[in-house]
Amino acid sequence: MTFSPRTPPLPVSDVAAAAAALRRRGSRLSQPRRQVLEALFAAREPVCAEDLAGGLDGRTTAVELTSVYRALEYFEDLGIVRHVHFGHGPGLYALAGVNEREYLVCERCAQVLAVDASQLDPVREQIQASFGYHASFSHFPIVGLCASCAEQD
Amino acid sequence: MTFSPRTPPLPVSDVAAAAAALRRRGSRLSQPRRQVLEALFAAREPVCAEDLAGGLDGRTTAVELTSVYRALEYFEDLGIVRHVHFGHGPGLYALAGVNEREYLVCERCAQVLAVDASQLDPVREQIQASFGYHASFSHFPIVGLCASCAEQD
DNA sequence: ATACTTGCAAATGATTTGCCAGTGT
DNA sequence: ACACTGGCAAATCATTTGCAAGTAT
Repeated sequence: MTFSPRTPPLPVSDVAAAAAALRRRGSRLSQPRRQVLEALFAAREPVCAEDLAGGLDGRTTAVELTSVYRALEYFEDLGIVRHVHFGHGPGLYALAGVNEREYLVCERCAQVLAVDASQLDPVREQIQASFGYHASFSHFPIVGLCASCAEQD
Repeated sequence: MTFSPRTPPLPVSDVAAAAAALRRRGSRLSQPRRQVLEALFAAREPVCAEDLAGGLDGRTTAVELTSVYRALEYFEDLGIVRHVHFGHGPGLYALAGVNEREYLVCERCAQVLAVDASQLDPVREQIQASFGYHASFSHFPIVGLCASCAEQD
């Protein structure tokens, strides 16, 4: 109940590939879904549902918030989208990449460091060895103090 | 904005010690605050505000939810309480311990493994070395698959 | 006495749901 | 045509806020 059973990633390279994935499932690429996908492809970092509804670029609330949430939920089911929580506040959505990103956020300055998942493999191994857990930092980031905030302890 | 500037821990051993900490700050140990503290001392794991309002043991909604939240916020400011998020759903509160606990939760079976912070020091060192971050897993846990869930990959 | 606190109601923010009308294929 | 979707309003869940009344010290 705490987490949705995380679907294996199904990375898509563009809207067309996403459309194909939908059709394989017997779904349709509606206008709202297309706009959400386009906004996600345009985003260079995780974005919240509201921003996706706003079109990312302007005040054109092109799509109903509800539809954005429904689209995102469906995309997460498919495995083409993931969401993270950088702190309190809305969830942030991003395409599931071939090389998935994982995050470290500073609890003082809120700076976010996005790294390729592979860069955290040593950390994962350490955790695996100690606790038998296979850790992922794509839903909840690693929280702490960044180097410069730590300096000012 | 994502996090409240985390106050240094101020562990208290019992309600009396907490009361003293409050008075030092010019505050009062009111009935609601006392009940929240007692519930926290009685809890053996992090609990949500609603459970604290319910008295943990019964249906006696002894304290208003609002007051519970206000008490918790104040206690977190003092440093005698912390809260964690094990997933979606309400935040879970616990006393700040001398030996603080940090958490690993399985995204499949939702099992929570609580460990002494020191047990995660090797992991912290790894992160420190790679990214210069001083990580803490007391606000967001380490999420992943526990050993038995990982077996059934 | 006088701040500090609570209670209760209402507001907020994020997300979900119901239901009927709209639309891809 | 027909099942899959969207729009809109209302519901829900967690948490916060306003303000008048209550109470520790």
